[in-house]
Order: sequence, then C-alpha cells, then structure tokens
Amino acid sequence: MRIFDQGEPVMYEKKIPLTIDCGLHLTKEVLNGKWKPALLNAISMDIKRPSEISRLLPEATRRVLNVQLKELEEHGMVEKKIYPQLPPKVEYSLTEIGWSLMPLIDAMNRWGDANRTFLETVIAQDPKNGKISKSPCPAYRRMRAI
Amino acid sequence: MRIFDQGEPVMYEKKIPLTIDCGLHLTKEVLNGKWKPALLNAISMDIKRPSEISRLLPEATRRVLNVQLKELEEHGMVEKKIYPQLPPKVEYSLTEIGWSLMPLIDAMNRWGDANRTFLETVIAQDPKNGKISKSPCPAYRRMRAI
DNA sequence: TGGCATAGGGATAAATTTATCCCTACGTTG
DNA sequence: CAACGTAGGGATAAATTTATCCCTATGCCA
Repeated sequence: MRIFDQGEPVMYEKKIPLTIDCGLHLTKEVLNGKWKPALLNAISMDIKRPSEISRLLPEATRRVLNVQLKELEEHGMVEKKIYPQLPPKVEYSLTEIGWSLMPLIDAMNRWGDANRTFLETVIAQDPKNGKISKSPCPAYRRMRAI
Repeated sequence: MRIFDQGEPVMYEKKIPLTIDCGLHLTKEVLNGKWKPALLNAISMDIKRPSEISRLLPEATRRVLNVQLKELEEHGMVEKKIYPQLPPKVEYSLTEIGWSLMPLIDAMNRWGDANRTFLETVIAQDPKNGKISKSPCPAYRRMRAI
C-alpha cells in the first residue's frame, strides 16, 4: 500500500507484521541490509564522510548507502552531522547504542574470516551462486587486518 | 535464469555476484534468512525434530523452515539424520562449525533483549512498519530466560 | 564554460526472499 | 474410513530489497 507523505514521495508500508519476539529478531532487524554491518564498521573506523565510505565500499551504489545510512540513523545507531558549508560536508558517527553493537560486528567479521576457506568452498559449491566477487575493498581489508 | 536439474525442479541462479570480500559478508551470507539464527538457536537447545522446531516458531511456515534448514545444511552448519522409520523421524544437530556460531547468536540475542525497550520504540516510530507482532514463541522466550 | 567533487533523492526495474496453496506417503487413533 | 501426525517439496504469488537511471545544487580548477 502506497503512502503519500505530503509531497508525494513513494513509500511502502510493510504488509507482513514484523516479528520482534526475541532479541534475535530485533538485532536482525537493525542489521538487516546488505551494507549495514560494513557501514557501522566503517564509521567506527573513523571513515565517516559519505564520499569516503563510498570509496571504501565501491561495490555499493551511493543510493543504497544513503538509504541504509538513513535507516541506521532512524534506528538510532548513527548520528549525522551536517556542516553548513559549500561544498556540503557531512559526517556520521556512532551513537552510544551504535557502539554497543561493535563487539557483535567484530565477532561477525572474525568468524567469517576465521572460516573463510571452508565457507568459500561450500558457497562456491552452491549452484544458486553464480559468480562470486571476493576481490574489492582493498583499503577495507587492509584496515581490518588488525 | 532458470536451471533445470534433471527432474525439472525450478531454481534460480543469482545474477548479482555475491560479495564475499570480508568476514562480515561471509557471516551475513550464512545467517541470511529470516529464521536461520532462530533455527540454529533451537537446534542448539536440543529442539531438533522438524515438528518440534515448527511448534517453537509458529509464525514460520513449514515450507520456509524446510528451505532454510536445507541451506544451513548445505552451508555445513547443521547435519540432518534421517531415521528409516515410519512415521518418519528426522533430527538435526549442529556441526562443529555450527557450534562455533553460537557465541555470535547468543550475543545477538542478548544485545536485542538488552535494548528491547529502545528498539521497540524506534521501530514502532518507523512508518514503514505496519503492524508489529511481538507476541509469539512463548516456549522460546521461556527457554531463553537464562 | 566544461568537468569534477561535494551530498541527496525520486521513479522505476530487477532480483531475491517469503508466503500461500496444494500434493505425496504411511501409520495410528477415533 | 476419516482425520491427524510424521516429513518434504513443486509451482506460483506476493512482498521486500537492491540496482539503475537520472536530476538538483554549488564551488573550484583548468
């Protein structure tokens, strides 16, 4: 069902009731988005301007990053500071609750890296997965190499 | 693009290359599915027969659970033991790597529960979320109350 | 002036994920 | 026999998420 919000932007109201019964689903809802963990991670590493983030995650379009950053903001995980300058300058930062998510993000990152060999194998075997791109984000990977 | 696998089941090959660059995305791929964390959690709690699991997660249809369990199996997180009996008996169990995911799952569960009040508020404020069902899974929540 | 950088977002298409519906099998219970 | 329990899965519809395309604005540099 379309929602018209004064100026007629297009939005969709979800039809399937959100299940929020257990902590698992709450957390999943917050991290639900292809780039959200990566965004939180980037911001936690002080990569906070949209253009910087975009260079860090070249496979994501600016559009998606904007959308998912806004959702993170709406969920209270990040704060957006707009500097009244020209050219525009924007900086994101983690909120307190956003920071509290970082141990989780780090754990995800570590688990995936620790099991990379195995996971790449089983994922590659799955016929549903056409091509796999495990190349990009050089800067990202470098910084992650703690 | 449709793939025909001998007996003509319908399958879709993904068209967008999977991004597997960092541990974050690998982990996300494994947990990608509305019920996967809950399934892993259930199995870890010794709720291992499909019918038991289904009763534990009444909001999920049997169909989805079957599908996501199969994906977890293909990814090597769970093992399926079929007892040659009638009526059929099936039991799932976590593999070693599946067990290694549990600290992550537990952390997600704890983070969500610890921030439930805040999260329910921000999520309810989002006009995109129509109805929110935070009722079900009584057994589940009871068992979670460690 | 043309091109690039900054940041943002509407409209729509495409892809992916979930939900719905319905059918197979066999044994036990009422 | 009918109804229900066990387990599974095909076909298709619906919902949701991502990708694509394109446009707005302003300043700086060559």
